[in-house]
Amino acid sequence: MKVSELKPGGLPPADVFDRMCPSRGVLEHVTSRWGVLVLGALNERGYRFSELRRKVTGVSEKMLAQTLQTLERDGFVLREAHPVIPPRVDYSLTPLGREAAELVAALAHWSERRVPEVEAARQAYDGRATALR
Amino acid sequence: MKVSELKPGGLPPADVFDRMCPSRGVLEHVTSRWGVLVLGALNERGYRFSELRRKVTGVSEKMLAQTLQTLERDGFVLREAHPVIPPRVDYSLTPLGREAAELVAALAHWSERRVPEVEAARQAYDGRATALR
DNA sequence: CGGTATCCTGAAGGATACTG
DNA sequence: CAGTATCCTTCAGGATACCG
Repeated sequence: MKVSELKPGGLPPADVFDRMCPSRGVLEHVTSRWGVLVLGALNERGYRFSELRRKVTGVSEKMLAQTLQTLERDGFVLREAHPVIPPRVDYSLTPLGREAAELVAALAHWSERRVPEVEAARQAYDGRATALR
Repeated sequence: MKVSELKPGGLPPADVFDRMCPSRGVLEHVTSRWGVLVLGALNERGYRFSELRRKVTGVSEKMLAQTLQTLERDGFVLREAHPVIPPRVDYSLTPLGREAAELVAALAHWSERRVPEVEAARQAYDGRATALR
């Protein structure tokens, strides 16, 4: 028996590999298709809605709005709506969001750097698969 | 005009925010729903197929096989099939895959640690939304 | 054991139109 | 400008069956 189980105040250890653990959902939000890119962009600087839309190419208005809402609800993104005409809404990272964004940005930059290696691996794999037929 | 554009041998800079950039696809593979968890698991140690299936709860055989194939083709995962009866296949990380897995694992552990903060943020958000109605 | 093949459904997500 | 609402499509992914 573990010591932690004897502590009445201790939380159960989180485990992303457990499908019922809430940490799984947190991880899925920050690694979601558009969530990764929004966090990565906001890690550079604050953005307005339409700026983000142009920066993260391929995202629809609907998915961008939905992604921002999810990230705001999780406490990662700060939404500041200015009551001016035309409307203006600024998005930025909270301290919690910055932690996630730094890790996500590291992954994004790594992906950018390793494209040649990945493409070489794919060619090798496909060549081998073809040779077997 | 940038200096890099003047170098004949220079590759175009990769940009995950550009929907046409191959780095976008690389990032999507490593941050895919099951890809994250498989990389995270393999970062701890090598696993057999059925071991992974039990470790990563909620994944179907189909998705696990598909995810492993994608990661193998990208050069992240090494697949070793042993010709014994019953069959035995070991999965582990390549040096390239380990780089990705370290970054992914950092994100996974962060998610596990920050569950309380995220849940508090959600409660605050939902409470505010309800108060506005 | 470690898959592949087939079928099928639900949810993600795109297109379009509309609004404060 | 910054969304929301609606409709519609695509496809990730689950269930099942079968195979080396």
